[in-house]
Amino acid sequence: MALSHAILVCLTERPMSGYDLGKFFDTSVGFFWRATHPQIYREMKKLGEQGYVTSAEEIQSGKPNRIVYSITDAGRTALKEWSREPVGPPLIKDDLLVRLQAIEHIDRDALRAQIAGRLQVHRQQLEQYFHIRDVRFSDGEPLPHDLGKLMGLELGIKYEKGWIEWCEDVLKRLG
Amino acid sequence: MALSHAILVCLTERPMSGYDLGKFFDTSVGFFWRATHPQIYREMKKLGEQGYVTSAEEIQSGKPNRIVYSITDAGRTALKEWSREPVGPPLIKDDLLVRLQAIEHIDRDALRAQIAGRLQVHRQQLEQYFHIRDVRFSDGEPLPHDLGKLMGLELGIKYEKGWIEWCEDVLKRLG
DNA sequence: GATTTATATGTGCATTGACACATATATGCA
DNA sequence: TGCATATATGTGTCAATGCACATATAAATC
Repeated sequence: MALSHAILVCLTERPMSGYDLGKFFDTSVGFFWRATHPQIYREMKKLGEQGYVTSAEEIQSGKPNRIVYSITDAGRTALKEWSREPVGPPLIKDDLLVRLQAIEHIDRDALRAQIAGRLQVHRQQLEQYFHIRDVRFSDGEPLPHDLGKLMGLELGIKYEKGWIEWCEDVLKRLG
Repeated sequence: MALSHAILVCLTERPMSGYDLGKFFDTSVGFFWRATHPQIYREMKKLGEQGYVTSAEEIQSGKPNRIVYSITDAGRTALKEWSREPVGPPLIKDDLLVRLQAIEHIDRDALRAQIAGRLQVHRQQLEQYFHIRDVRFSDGEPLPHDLGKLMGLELGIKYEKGWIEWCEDVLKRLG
């Protein structure tokens, strides 16, 4: 029941089609909740049936018509109710750290390469966060409705920096 | 296909029953890969069928018999092969950060309470990491087969510290 | 004496998620 | 000319996951 809420969260920003949402996810809530496009389309259909979103078809020529979804008052109410429910601990799944636990039984060269790859991923992610911060939050105090996004961004930056430090350190130690 | 590997990783440490594994998970790979006990029992059965583990029943009186699983050579080979496959990016799922993106549409008091709760969780987790570090790695250089565990632990400590700082800062800003 | 916690293994079912496949067209690139 | 990429929405299917339930007993706590 949490993907539906992540979608509602996105729709508080502006009305979006499934395609829009798929891309929007990758630059916002997607950092904290992943979803593939079939999942998104199916979920939006359900949200429509529940009355949490309304849909409007935009006629296009050539391309398939866009179906643009907007959050309803019922959707906003559902969001607020959800926000009062207790949150779970953050769920992490990471192959690399699992492999590290059996370091004597795995391929050492492959591990080094994987950590180096991961280092790149985190550097790129940090770049992206910096970019978002510069475009959206460079001018003084953030607007109230952007405060949460800024705080999430700050956590993301902290997280990526931690990873980068760790990868660099570990690569040195693995020789 | 990754839970099976996480289990094999645990079994490189020592032979374990499903029950043991469930608890062992909570203090090792479980930080990076969660599993419930029905999941573990089912997966171990599969691993047995694939020949990656062997099982031996320990007769007990009163309690149900323990079925202790040991990794086989085929299992160790499978682990090594898996370790050469590319790793995915770490997968994170976190309600709290999703909610934060729609800060103007959620219950502010509930959010504060949730962040305060999260702060406690991370403080406890950090305590637990410190405890493990003290018991397992206090005496000088770690053994080669423990190096990976130590490095994982260091990342965990960095991660928890980051969260704690962030929660404290955010709570101040939310008033 | 009653309840909770720990030990120990599972089944059954519903939800979630991942991935391949399916369709249709415009644009840019080699 | 052909191929990849972007736009745009879906279906079909299987694997993974989570949660409730089921069983059985001993030890510790109230």
